[in-house]
Amino acid sequence: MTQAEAAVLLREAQDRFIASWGRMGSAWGISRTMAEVHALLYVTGEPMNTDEIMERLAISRGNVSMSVRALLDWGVIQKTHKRGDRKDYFQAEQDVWTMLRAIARERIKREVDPMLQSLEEIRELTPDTTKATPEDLSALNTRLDAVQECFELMSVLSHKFAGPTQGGGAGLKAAAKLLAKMPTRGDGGRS
Amino acid sequence: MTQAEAAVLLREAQDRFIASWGRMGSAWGISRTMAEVHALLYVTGEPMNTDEIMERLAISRGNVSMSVRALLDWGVIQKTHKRGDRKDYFQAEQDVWTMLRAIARERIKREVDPMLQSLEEIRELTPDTTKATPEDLSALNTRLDAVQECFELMSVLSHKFAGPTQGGGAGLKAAAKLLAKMPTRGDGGRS
DNA sequence: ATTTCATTTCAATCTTTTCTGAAATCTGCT
DNA sequence: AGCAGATTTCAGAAAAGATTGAAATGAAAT
Repeated sequence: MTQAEAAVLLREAQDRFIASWGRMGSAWGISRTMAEVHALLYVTGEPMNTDEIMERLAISRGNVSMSVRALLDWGVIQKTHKRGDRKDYFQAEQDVWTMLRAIARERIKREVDPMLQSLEEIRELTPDTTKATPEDLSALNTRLDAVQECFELMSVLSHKFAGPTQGGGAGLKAAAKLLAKMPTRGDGGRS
Repeated sequence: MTQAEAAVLLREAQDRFIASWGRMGSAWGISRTMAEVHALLYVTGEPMNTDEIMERLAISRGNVSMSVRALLDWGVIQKTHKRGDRKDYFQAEQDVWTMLRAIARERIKREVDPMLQSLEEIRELTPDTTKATPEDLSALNTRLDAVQECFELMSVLSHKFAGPTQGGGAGLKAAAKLLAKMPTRGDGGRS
């Protein structure tokens, strides 16, 4: 395989990965472009500057600026610099599990926690302390409680396994592998 | 508390829950309306027909039809009937964990599995069997492998804990609770 | 077979989200 | 301070996605 052939293949493979990652991102409520920028930085592994990203993904300067800002907020890329170059360079976190932890942490913070807060506010509307609570209201509370319990569990899990501290941080991968081996009623442990 | 007061409260609490659920759904790439229909059916617990849903959420007949169809596909609501009534009625799964399992299963099937397939196709593009593989290509393969390993683990977990069979089905809640109690390096088990 | 009511489909429309590009702002250098 | 990039911002444009409503299809009753 010549150098030139390898370069074409590399580019093709990267582009496909970027496209897949972008598609997946948009299915999960992340803008396609933001996911593509992330994929590009992850898959090349190299620090890249704004102009390089613009050119490679054929998007505008403003779009790169906003996407990169969001990725920094999510904590999945870092800003770096090169000697004698005034441009900012961006580099993706290279460990997949660290990356997933960051994503899980952010999503819980932005979506589960606000939902929990709403649930609490709703519960305040419909006190079940009074014995006289009508049937429908208490049935509502039962359902709300079930949802709340479940979301609280998620929030606890995310803090435990995806917390920003290095302490329990490594746990996500370990926990996943543990679960994969955990016996279930269905297969009697033969997985 | 009078009947009338209770009815107002009930309605208010339901509306708030519906709004929250809708907001959360749209953050996760599900249409807001579809999530609201689901929330309505869950929170009331009652089977409802198309006209009732239309009226309560102030949406069109066509929209209800499409949302309900999607929810049936996801497996989070069921179609039922009432004697002497030609209309279809819809009822939400009432167990939160069963509901979550259905959602997890569907999302893995629709988003993780296709990603895995893409990854395999990309790997076929860039064989690393030849010793002569240039540096960049083998670095790419290392990254692709890491992502693939991670997504495969997710897929396995989803089949194990969210599978459609009743066998291991109950496992999701149990697994989550187990994890919540699992000691981590961070807290030495004091959670 | 026909009528009646219910459901589905889909082109047109409306809404929301995303993207662009140029002006404004910032940053480090001389 | 003044200059030369580099970055951010944001109003308007474009694209994507959701919704409607009415016609087509389906399904039970007569």
